[in-house]
Amino acid sequence: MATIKEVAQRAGVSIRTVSRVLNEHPHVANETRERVLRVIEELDFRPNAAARYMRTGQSQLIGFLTDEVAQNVFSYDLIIGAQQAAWEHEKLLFLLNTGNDPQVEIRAINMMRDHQVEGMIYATMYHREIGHSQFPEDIPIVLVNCYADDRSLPCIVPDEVGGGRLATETLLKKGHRRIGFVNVAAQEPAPLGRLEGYRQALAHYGIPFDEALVRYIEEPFEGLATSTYDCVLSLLQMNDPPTGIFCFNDLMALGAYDAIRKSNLRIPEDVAIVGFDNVEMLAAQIHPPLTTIELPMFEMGQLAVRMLLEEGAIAQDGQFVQHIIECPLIIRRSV
Amino acid sequence: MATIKEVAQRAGVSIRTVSRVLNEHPHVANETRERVLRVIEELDFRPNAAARYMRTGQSQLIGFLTDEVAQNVFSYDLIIGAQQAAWEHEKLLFLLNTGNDPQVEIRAINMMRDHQVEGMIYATMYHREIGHSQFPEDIPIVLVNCYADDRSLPCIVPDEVGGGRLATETLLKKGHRRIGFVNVAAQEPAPLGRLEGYRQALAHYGIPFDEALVRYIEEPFEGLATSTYDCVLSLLQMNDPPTGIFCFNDLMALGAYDAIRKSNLRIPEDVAIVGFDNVEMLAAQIHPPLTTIELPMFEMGQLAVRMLLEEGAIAQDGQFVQHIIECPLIIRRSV
DNA sequence: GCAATTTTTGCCATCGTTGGCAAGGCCTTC
DNA sequence: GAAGGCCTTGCCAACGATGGCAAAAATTGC
Repeated sequence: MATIKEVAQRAGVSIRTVSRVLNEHPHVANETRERVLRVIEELDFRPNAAARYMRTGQSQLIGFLTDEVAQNVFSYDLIIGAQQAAWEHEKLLFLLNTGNDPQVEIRAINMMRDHQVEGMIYATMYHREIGHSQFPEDIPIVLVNCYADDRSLPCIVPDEVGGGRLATETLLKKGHRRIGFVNVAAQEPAPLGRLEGYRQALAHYGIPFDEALVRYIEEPFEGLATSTYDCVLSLLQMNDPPTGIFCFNDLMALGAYDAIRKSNLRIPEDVAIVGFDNVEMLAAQIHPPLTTIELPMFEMGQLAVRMLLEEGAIAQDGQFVQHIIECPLIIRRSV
Repeated sequence: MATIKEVAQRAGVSIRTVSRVLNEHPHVANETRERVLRVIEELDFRPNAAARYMRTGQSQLIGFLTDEVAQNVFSYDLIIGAQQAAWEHEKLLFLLNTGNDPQVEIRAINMMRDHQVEGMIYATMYHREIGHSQFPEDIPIVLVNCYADDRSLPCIVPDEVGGGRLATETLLKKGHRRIGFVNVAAQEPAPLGRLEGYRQALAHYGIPFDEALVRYIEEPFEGLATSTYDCVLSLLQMNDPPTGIFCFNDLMALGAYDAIRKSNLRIPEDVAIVGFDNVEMLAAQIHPPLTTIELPMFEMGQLAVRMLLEEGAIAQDGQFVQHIIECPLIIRRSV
């Protein structure tokens, strides 16, 4: 590829002048500028980003680390959201999946440092706590879907409690008073928070919390829909069965659908269902389409990059920012 | 961050010696090497990749362009496959989604050129033909899931015909003789190829091709499952209805499931179903789990990077390589 | 017409690294 | 003890761009 030197020679000016044209400095004669621009076009010249970085110290690069792939559909939205925001800032995004291997993670972070990224985003597939010590101190970091054990890093997490509350309220507003919650058993922010939201919504409507209506699916998550199927079946066989069920996620709602159909009940006439995640491929396609709470991954990805580049990831008072993102209700036809 | 100069000063040697240690040159006294390594550790020094590129011309960077996000689950596997292969070669991957906008595409390619990528991968979400002129000639390119209109670029595409044949054979082997095919209407490699595979399999078993058993869903794909639902319902209401149905993709198989259940038939006892894509979230979770043909996106992503870096993307005889990837059968319980 | 000012341009150092070349030191070997 | 060889090390020039500074050219004011 052509270099600035070749452009200068061909245009009959000095390298410095070409540089001035490139960077839109004032004090370049119109005629000269046009000649240089013509040569740039002719040679299809593009300034070398690495060389430019050498002088300016700006790499225009951002690193995006994810912990694991899993079967996670919304993770893709997260990445694309970040990528799009990076694009808007004319930055390029490195993608690196560590597979949750600490060794890989260390090397990955080092590689990003080698390439002088201006900031890094570390995203986990599930909302969880992580160690903070693994990150270099000289590079801005934003965590997504996770938070540092000592809260020393800025982060973006979904509002699990609000989402759980919204899901439950959606059922309550439709008149349901016996509401089941099929949760997962892990002691983590998502199941814990959504349960808390479920309780808050019930309390707000003056309905006593009934242990028997809350069920926990054990990991591993293989056959998650099937486990939920069994679970919902037993829920429907209670003396006083629920008429509305809040499922921890959309995949589990799929299992609930099967159980309800098996019981010869209709959705939403006999039993209403609310899911969580808004995995379009699932929620919008099953019959009837699933009303669910959206995990706004695209927006979280966008916000992560914007925090890095615009806000500097640090709040005014020196405190690290914790963005808690609202999870909106997506109304379809299962309620 | 520390530079090689600071390391040299602190270790009391010249920069050149530190460089030799970094690059594992011979002819460095053990004692010196150890002293240098100690200082490198102390200062947490890492060589600057941009500066290194300046001398060596090796950027260790690969660009990955995708055309659109869509609701495409397997696209993620493609990206992660490429990322993993890049990692194995100690390269970093730029991810850029163009949203199928030609203007964005041009700028994206330029940005990658600016950053001196050693090669680029261009992946489309659907198997299709693309123009070749948009790509720079001085950078190796590998196409994934698409091919250049003049076949001038190396590419990796799934074996649609083989997949269609395998799907149909799977039903034939189970004794089914009336086999429906719910296809999509587009004139593109995937529907065309899979139909060809369907015909080949029937022909191989000496079964005449029956127009009436092949249906076409029109785009747009919104409510794809629902359209398929109607379509399968009409298929089952024929005088001589099919006992096995091959669906163009897993999402459509979901609609087929609903139609079959609605008709009070059982899967697979009354009607067997084969899908395509192997979207785990769907295929493994619905009831009964779906037998399907896998689109091996992860492998295709890996292969793309390997072609770029290992094979140089050009075949021995100067012809460009076209890798046609076999799509394996994933046996579950719907057949 | 000349000084003062402004515009336009070019020279050179620099960013952090690697590679060519050469020099100095030490060890063989006869 | 001298010559030749290898081991070890350092100096300097590059890579492609930008920025400071100053020189050259053009413009202005009186």
